[in-house]
Amino acid sequence: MPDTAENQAKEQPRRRQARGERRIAQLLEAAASVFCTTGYTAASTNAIAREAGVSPGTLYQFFPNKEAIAIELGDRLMHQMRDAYGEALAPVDPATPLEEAVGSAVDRFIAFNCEHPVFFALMHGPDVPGRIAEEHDALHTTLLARVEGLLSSLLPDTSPADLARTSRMCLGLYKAGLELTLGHEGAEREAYVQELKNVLVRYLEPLVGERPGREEASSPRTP
Amino acid sequence: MPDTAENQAKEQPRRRQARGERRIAQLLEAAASVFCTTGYTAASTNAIAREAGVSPGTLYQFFPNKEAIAIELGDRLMHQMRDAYGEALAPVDPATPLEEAVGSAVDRFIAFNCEHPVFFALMHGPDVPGRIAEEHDALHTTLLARVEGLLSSLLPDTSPADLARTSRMCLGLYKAGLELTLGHEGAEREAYVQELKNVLVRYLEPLVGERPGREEASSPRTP
Amino acid sequence: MPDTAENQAKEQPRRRQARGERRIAQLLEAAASVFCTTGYTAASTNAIAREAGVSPGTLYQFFPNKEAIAIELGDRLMHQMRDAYGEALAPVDPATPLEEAVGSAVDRFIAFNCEHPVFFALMHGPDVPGRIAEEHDALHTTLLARVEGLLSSLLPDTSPADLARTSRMCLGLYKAGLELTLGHEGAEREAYVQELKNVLVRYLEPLVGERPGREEASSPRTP
Amino acid sequence: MPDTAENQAKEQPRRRQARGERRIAQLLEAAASVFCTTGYTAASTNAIAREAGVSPGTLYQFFPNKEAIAIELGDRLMHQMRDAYGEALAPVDPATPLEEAVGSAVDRFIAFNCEHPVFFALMHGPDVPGRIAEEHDALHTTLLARVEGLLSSLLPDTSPADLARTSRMCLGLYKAGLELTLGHEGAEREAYVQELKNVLVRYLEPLVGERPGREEASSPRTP
DNA sequence: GATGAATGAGGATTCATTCAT
DNA sequence: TATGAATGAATCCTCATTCAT
Repeated sequence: MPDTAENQAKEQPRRRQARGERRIAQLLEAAASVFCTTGYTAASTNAIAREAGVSPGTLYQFFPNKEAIAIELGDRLMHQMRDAYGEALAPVDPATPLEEAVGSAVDRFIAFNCEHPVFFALMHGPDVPGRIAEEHDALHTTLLARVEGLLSSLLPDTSPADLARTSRMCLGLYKAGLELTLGHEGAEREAYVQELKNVLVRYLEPLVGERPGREEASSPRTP
Repeated sequence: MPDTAENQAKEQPRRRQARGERRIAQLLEAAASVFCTTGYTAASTNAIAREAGVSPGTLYQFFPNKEAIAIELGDRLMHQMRDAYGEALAPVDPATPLEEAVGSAVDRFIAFNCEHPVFFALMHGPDVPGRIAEEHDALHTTLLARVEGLLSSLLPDTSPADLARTSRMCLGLYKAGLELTLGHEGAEREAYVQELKNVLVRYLEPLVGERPGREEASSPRTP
Repeated sequence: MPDTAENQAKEQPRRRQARGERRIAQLLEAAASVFCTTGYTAASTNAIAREAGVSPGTLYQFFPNKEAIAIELGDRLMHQMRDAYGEALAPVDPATPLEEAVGSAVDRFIAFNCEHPVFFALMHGPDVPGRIAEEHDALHTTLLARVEGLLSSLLPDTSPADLARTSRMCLGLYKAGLELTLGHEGAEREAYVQELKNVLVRYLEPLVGERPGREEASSPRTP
Repeated sequence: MPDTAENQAKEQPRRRQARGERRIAQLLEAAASVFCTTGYTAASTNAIAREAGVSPGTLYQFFPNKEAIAIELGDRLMHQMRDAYGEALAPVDPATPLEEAVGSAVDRFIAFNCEHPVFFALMHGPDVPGRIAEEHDALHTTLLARVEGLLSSLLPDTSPADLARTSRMCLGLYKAGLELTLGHEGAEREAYVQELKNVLVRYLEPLVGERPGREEASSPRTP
């Protein structure tokens, strides 16, 4: 059967990588753990390797440097987010009530972050706070793009400049709310989630144009 | 002559304190500069000493460690803020329109941060993001108390728990807006300031109880 | 059929050797390239393997260590030199005019080095400069032997000790001139070649005994 | 007495440096030793610190990196050379017989190198052999300038380009001879020194124009 | 007080080499 | 054979902190 041969031929190059892939997963897991406990800046590659149970050299066989680990981790998290939560932060039917759209997005986003606390650690990134380095921060860029996509479906009449600004603002609010949420547990955590929703809904409400069944949003905003 | 002795005894420490105060101011200024450029974690005490034009040993004669520098810097900034802006974040006459109260607080807060960019660097602090270490972060605690004071004057009917939560949320929103504001310049910066005000006003509006000339805030909030 | 068995037995190793030879050539070529760019000490076996397009493990299947690569490379270069330039540094008819002998040897030697820049890199070798490790440096030893051979044909009356010394000296002068030559281009390079010839001829001239048809040092040279 | 006060005032800043100066000397000595045994490239800063009996951090308090150590060492050696041997490689009275000028320069140069074997190690420098990096190699540059100065006094009629080329060539020959000399001892070493002189004298002899009281190349030399 | 030398563990990263597949 | 993963000591260099002067 040619199947066998082909499979072997196909799997051969991957079998080698199988160990490698496992190691990469291991290393990323370890990195996630270390980033969470010490933060990105203070995390050391040696600590990550130790946590993964491998030698420092092994780490560098798969990642050229610390930043690359963070980037790869961010990438995987974005993909996992898409895989697991599908439409979180995805554009929605413009007719969706704002509360619903925001509530759903926040819930999914929060849920994901609770499962993957690194996400939050990574969002603060390797950069000097205050000098926002969006260019180098793929995670931030991707998130921002998603938020823009979502908002552009909700606020179709907004100018690109305003949309960009509003998106950044929403992402910032998201992060702020997330930080508070992660800092609490149980009922209090739930309460913060609700507050975050309130913040976003109330912020965006006046921006959604006149839509059928809507008569708020009467205040003309001049930024 | 007891006078001489007393005077010496009194003046010596004063002179020393005077010199010491100058040194401390020098060091804190240098620290502010270094924190701004490299961030707290990456800032090195040696760099601070160098920037201050003194030896590392001298630095440690006034501060027991790096964290103490940040703490003292934060303290002084809080005092400067009070001195310079007086009522920023101070309680207001409950009759003040919300837009005015928020607008004024935000403007002052932003202005202060633009003049003292360290403030922002310190707010991110030495701590692991995500694990909010409020106890160790005097700056955060103080700010929070101020915000609570301000909000309690605006929302007199709110329960302490809700007040605390809302305050934290507002402070978080503040920080998020500040980060965006500092990240832009000119007209765009102004636009972000306005957005931040919008966010806060719209968030708080429904929370201010029925006040003369106000009939929003009818939605009963149950967090 | 014994034929088959024998053929297999014979051909297998041949095929393997053939493949092996190709690999070795590949690796040596890569090593030459890396040695030239980074020097021997700084060259890494991993870099050589990468340059050769093979894995590090493969490299170590053919060479026990880094030094062995350099040695083999040196050997091959010596053979190539012999193959390509035949009589460069080979003994000559004692009646050959000194200028001719030296000029020819230098020209060939320089030409070879320009075509094979590794040669020069290898001549500096893995050893600490100043502590000449002739034993370990096959290249040096071989070159020296050749030079001695050439000189012994030119200076037949010289004692072995003097011959050895003069040979080493000539080889040293060769290397020094080569370094300068390789460090320049075009007309300047040519000028250095001429200078090197001058140096050697003038150095050796008084050593060649009175020979028929020679009335030495009469030719005025203008470098 | 103001003397005392002044002296104190003057010595105070130096007293601090006294330890430092001692350390620097210690470190340079250690570096010299390590460079000699392992060569510049293979020498490690940790090894130098260990040899000096201090911690790696101490080394970096005085030198920013390995290259700086080599540079400072080279500088000091040049100065020591000038101090100790005064006119070695210094311009001479044009009437000086060539043999004398060259002989003296070589003798002093060799003597200095025997006392300071690092000198030789440094002359090979941090660079890839074959790509002569004269710019970064202060030692080489300085030496070259000296040789040019000496030669310009001996060959006053030579064009600058020729002078530069001849100087480089002489320096190269020097180095080559030095390597051989250092590689031998006793009588053999002396023999190499003589050979080096022969090389240089014979190379330069035809270049010195007709000078009063000279009927060149008539002296039979026996190496 | 002030200085600057001293520390030494720890940072990221590399590399010759070995080993399992 | 060939691969690429694995190693771990070694590389240069930094830093918070202490100590002798």
